[in-house]
Amino acid sequence: MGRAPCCDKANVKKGPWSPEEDAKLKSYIEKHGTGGNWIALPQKIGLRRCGKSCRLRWLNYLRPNIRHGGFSEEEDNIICSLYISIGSRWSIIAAQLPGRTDNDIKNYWNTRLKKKLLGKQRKEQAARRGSCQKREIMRKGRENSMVSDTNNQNPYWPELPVLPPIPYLNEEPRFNDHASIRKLLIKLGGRFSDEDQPINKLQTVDNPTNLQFPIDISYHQQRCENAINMHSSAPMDALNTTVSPLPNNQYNIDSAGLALLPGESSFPDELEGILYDKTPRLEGLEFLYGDMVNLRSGTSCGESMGWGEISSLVFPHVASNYEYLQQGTLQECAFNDLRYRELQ
DNA sequence: AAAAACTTCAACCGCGATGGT
DNA sequence: GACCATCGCGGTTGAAGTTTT
Repeated sequence: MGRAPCCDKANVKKGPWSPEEDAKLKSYIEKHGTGGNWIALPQKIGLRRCGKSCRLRWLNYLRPNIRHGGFSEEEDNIICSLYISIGSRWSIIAAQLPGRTDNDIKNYWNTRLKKKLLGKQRKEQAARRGSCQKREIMRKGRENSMVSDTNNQNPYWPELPVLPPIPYLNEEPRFNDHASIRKLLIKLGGRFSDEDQPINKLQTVDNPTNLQFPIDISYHQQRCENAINMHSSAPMDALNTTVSPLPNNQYNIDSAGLALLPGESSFPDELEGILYDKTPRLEGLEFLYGDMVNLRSGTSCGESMGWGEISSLVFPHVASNYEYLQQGTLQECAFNDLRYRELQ
């Protein structure tokens, strides 16, 4: 048996909103507020709409100070940096961009930002191919002129190590490939403006909140590391071993004082497979996991990077601006802190 | 000029979380 | 603790608009 519908589907109008409906909804909410009950609201106004639809319409279009389109380079950078660290949690990302809605950002990401990034990726690939071809020509030239001395490497054109092929590189770019996007984003250090200027601090007329970005995640890093260090019987080093030292191959809720859920991720499966290796995560600190993969997953040193390395790569210009993180996430952190103290 | 292909984005859907009883 | 109603979120859809062939 399925879930009960939130409204009478047969008596509810769907599709685009008319100006009259907009006006009704807007004037009512401006006068009376939502009344804390979206489901009952359309009946009060006399709208043949689902409450959820009213809520969406208000939040995304009718409420004051909403901006549509015209995303700035700074906003692009913020979206990308946050996507790196927290994935597709659009509501949190939207909370960092005054006047933007999660739906708008989601659409913008899916339709433009991804393509913009992949356009850049294509450029880089082309450049790389170009330089490889150049190197190959030089190498052949050297071989012809240096046949007698095979051990003597040309100091000016050292042989580069052969890197394992990245699957998607040899194919037509896959525009829905979250993993490749994320890799590219990380490589770009969380910014991808055409000018490639480093972003230290965003202070614009249009940005009254004086956003600093990228966000400082060192605080969360320390918190998380402390939590694991202090509560787990396994030392940090052990967490980096290939075979998990933890019972049942999971972190234990009670031992860590942190709620841990196996197999969950804010990233899609394909991405999760790469980043998380299907290992559990700390609930409430999910935003760390994109970059904390190696803190706990068993990867070889060749594959893994420490927190500092990753955070410095992704967030090269750390700004202390913890308060801009979503309130809910902070509350979760605070709650976890509290639980930890209680357990001591 | 017309059809096909592609892009955009508003709106919908279903699920998990939350709060009240 | 179970149940129910509602909220809020992220993924998806499809109509409308735009570009390409």
